[in-house]
Amino acid sequence: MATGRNHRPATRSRGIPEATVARLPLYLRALTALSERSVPTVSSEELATAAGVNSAKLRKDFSYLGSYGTRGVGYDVEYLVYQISRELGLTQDWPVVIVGIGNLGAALANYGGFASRGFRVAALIDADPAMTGRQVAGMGVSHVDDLEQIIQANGVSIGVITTPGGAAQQVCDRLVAAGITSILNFAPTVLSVPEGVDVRKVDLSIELQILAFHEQRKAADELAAGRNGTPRVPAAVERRAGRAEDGPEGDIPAVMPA
Amino acid sequence: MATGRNHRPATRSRGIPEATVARLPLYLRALTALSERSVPTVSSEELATAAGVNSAKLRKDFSYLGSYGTRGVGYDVEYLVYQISRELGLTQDWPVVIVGIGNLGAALANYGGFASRGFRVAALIDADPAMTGRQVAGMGVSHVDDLEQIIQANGVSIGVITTPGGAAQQVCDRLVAAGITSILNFAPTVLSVPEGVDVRKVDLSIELQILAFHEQRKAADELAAGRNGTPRVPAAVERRAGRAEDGPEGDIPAVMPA
DNA sequence: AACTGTGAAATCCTTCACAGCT
DNA sequence: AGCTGTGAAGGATTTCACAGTT
Repeated sequence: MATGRNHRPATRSRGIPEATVARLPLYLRALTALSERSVPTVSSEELATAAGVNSAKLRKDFSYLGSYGTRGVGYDVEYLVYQISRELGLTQDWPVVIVGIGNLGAALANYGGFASRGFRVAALIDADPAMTGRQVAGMGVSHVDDLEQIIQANGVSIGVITTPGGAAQQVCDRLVAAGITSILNFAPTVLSVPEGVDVRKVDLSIELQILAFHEQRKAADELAAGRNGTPRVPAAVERRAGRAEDGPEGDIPAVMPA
Repeated sequence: MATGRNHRPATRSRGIPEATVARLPLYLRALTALSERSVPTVSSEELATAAGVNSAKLRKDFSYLGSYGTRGVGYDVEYLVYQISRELGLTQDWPVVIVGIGNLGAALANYGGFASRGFRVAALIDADPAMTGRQVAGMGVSHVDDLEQIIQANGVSIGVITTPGGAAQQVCDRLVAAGITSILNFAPTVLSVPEGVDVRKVDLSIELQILAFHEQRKAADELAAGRNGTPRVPAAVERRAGRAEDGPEGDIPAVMPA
């Protein structure tokens, strides 16, 4: 898939690494904050700190976009805001639909930062007739029967799925059939989509489980270290350590699904 | 950092790769579904499909946990559920607090999948006195003044921040001072925390921006390909292509370093 | 003097492909 | 015969460190 070899010096190289793309929004946010404070230029070091990364990484990232900095000086804030916005496709507006107007769907509909960057909620869609027509975030909820028509009429290419897990694949299939090519999935389901459709997944429960893993490891390390190391670990670990033990190995448990 | 060389067959190697940890919850979810259907064993191929990864990756991931499969047969579903649960620390229960009971905080509080896997909402906390005492998801909202006391009393070590961006760092500092060592941050803010505290970030706006990047690239590729390629790209790209143009190269945009 | 842009090295992650067990 | 477990190869990402520019 990589474009063989890129002769052109920079300025328009195809194929920005995915890891870099995922950080561009962070840089953009930090830059926007600087812009609002009318800061004219910023060094890679300062910007990196604001974005929560290290400066070598930031410079490498920017090098994929082109040479937008000035040696000895830094980056022009407004200019960079524009370049990154353009690279991310935020100079155009992106209508999105939210399917599944439960607690989460409604919360997202109300979420302000949504509209801020070129994203516009074109419609809220739900399968429940009792929901249809109700006002959420100042907007009428449409019935899922009209899904295809809404997408076509508004030229929507991004869909957000906030249905229960059981409905997600079905909704996904309809979205894709209707022309959607990017999906943000909040349902706890692995969606299968045809080639050419992007799916990103946001899953609260997965994030918590990852945190739990590290949390547990901290407690275990603390125990193993015989509590004689640096006393930098906060109180919770200490309190928790007792419960963390579970029989380190051995007997097969009474595992319970439900 | 790698433990030199691991003699022990497996069973307890330190240092599971982060990428693997991030996938364990996916495997666990797929396994739980199999378990509910009383499927006794599963091959790496089947499980990988259900989890949305490829089988080599899955086998490699499991190899970090130990040798839990049977050659020629596959994995015992119940046994694997237990092993992964244990590895993730889900055999104990994790009280969490949610700070910031706006739309999103309330939605999370109501979210069912929360409680399912050992996570228990110990308290909902908000700074707004008007919110205090109100019932959300069958639970009283506490005032942020009591944050420290609540955390100590319940042995909470995981905090979820759903405040507006402006309040997030402040809340984070208090959580950390009170003993929290893992934070799930929904606020659009880069949190700074002392060493030993884990932060994971969930950001709707960032996810959408990443999708927009790819969406834009699809449209651009479509144009560049002179629309003679395979006609597999859905209608939205076509519709969108006109707007996606922005001056492909060449002229420097209106926005310029002052 | 300050700071960017980038090859090269180091590290991390994925995929291949097959030996080894059941 | 079927499937796991894993070295080794291949990619991708991060970090280093410094040449080059203002």
